[in-house]
Amino acid sequence: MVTIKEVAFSLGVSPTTVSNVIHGNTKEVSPRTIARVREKLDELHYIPNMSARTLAGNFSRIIGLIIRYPVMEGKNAVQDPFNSELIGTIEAEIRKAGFFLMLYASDNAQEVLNVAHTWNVDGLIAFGMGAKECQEIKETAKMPVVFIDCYFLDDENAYNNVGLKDREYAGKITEYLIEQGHKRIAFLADNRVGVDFERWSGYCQAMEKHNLPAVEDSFFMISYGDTGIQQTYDALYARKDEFTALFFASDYYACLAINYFYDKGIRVPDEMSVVGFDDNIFARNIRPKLTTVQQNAGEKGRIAVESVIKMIEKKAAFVGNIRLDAELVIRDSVKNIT
Amino acid sequence: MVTIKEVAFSLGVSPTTVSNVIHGNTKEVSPRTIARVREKLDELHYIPNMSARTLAGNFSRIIGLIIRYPVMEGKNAVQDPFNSELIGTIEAEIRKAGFFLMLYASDNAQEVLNVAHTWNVDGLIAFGMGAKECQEIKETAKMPVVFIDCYFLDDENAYNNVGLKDREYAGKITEYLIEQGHKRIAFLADNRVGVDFERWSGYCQAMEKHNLPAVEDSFFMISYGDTGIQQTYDALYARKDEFTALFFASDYYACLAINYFYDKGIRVPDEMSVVGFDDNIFARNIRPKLTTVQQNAGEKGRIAVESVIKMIEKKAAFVGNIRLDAELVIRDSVKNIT
DNA sequence: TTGAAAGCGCTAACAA
DNA sequence: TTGTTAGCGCTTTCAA
Repeated sequence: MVTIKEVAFSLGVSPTTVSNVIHGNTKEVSPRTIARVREKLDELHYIPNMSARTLAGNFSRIIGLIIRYPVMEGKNAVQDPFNSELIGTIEAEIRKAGFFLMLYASDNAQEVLNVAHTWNVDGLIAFGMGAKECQEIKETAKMPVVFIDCYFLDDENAYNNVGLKDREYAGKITEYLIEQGHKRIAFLADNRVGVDFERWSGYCQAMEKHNLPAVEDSFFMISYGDTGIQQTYDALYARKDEFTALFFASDYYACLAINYFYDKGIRVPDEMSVVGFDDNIFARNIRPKLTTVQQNAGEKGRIAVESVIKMIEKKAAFVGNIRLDAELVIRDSVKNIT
Repeated sequence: MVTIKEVAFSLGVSPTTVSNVIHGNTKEVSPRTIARVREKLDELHYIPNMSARTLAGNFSRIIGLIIRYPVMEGKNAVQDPFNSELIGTIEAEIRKAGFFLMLYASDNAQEVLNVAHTWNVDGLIAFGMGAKECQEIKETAKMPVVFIDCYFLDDENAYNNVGLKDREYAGKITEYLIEQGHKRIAFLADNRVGVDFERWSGYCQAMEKHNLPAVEDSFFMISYGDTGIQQTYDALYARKDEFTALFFASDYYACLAINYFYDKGIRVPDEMSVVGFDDNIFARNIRPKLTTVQQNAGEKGRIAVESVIKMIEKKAAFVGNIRLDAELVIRDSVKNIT
């Protein structure tokens, strides 16, 4: 690889001059020199050495994307349709802005921070973290951090975060179900913290508002893994007569359930109404098409990237907690039973 | 961030000694010193500076994953279910092996190589590349490269590649269709090079073997984008009576087609049989479940990572062209019409 | 308008 | 067994 020194030498100028024209600090360089240097740079096919730059300049132009994901055989952090859409846009946005993406999945906040520091990462986007990890990361990271879809233990406005009005829209889709005549609605999620907790809360509020029982008993915790899911659905199936509608905290589970019922000979929405949340690629591609809350994963990614870069470039010290709006999309998986 | 020098100073030893114990070159260090250094390292929370290491040692422990993907509004390289499974396992394997992943999507071989060189990337995994780009990359990259799912212009054994016996298994699933009594089978793909060309070739060979016409006319080129797909399917629909079965070069398109036919009131498999290729997450989750060729994206990723690392660590100079076997999975999307 | 020189943190050859 | 030193490629301050 050709170095600045070599370029300088072959031109009979100093490395400083070459470095200056590379960086456009050309106020103090004669037009002629600029042209000669530029030409040589091109001719010799100069490619900067980022390690040297990082070492000297104390910035790396790397943005770390860290993903918390439970370790499961045969499953990975990228596979989930929502995650992959997010990662894809983040990659694209980072690249377009002239930064580099380092991707790291882990369930250990400390490990992630070590990676970030060892590479002198300019900024961090953190996704899927629990409240405690967020706190740890915020307190120890030596670079700007933007969280995606996180909820926090302490003051949420102390964090840079881009999320969704989960509670509000979970309430809205629940109310939609109620308007369609449903009174006995089960809620299903694979955990009870963060985003899922908010969605559950939204569901409860909507139920209570209409004097319907949002009893503990209507919460189904979906177990992990293929067999876990199966077992949960079996349990649900056994109690199917108690409900006329099911609200899944994510489309993925909603679609699996539609298939499960299909296999059992139960028709959605005729015999059971189903709604999801996210509007991922499954929701649009299943039959019946899924009624759900549409959120724009791409937009979340875009805003997150924009935010870290704003902070990296010191155009903002802090961006705060951004909660996006969503949209109810009515499709074919709910029956009006009024 | 604390440096080796600081650790050394606070202990009254030299940086060399500290560096040596960090790297386990402890043959020439007294046990007592080792212990003291280790303790201090821990106490001060020493984190190595990778830029400095890279600069001094000329290796980075970064593995670049480069993905070729056509630039489309609202679509990205990670979103595709096959890609995301692949990326997910690659990330996990790289991390487990103690390397770092830099992800870069682009449709420009030169750009990708610049990124790789600028970061002194130790090795490269390239995915979705065309034959010409592969050649360019192989010839200019200064580090080991492993391709995934590529086909080449020149001697394929000159490349490190991990792929599938596409032609063979496309032949097998075509023969399966023929055994089920199908004689008029359309083939659909979104391009006609690389993997898709091989699958088309396999289809043609199987047809010819059974004295059936594999006419040019039965090849449908699926146009890009949502409207492109729609148009192609409309064209297919107009000619639906010419065929009893459809062979899609990828599950994604097969599943979209099943839905398309569903919306048109045409039942799969009763009125039209459909098969795909890949066995991605859609194939398992659509109803009727899709008959397809199962390939293991995760395994491809694992082998690719293992291969680059083998070359990086000089345990092999070359791994060659590995073509994996696949498996026919018979599900519910084909009707026996014999 | 241009250049010399120090220093970023680390490794490795060599000396003590 | 331990330490000194040069150098990796680049940026930046300061001097010319």
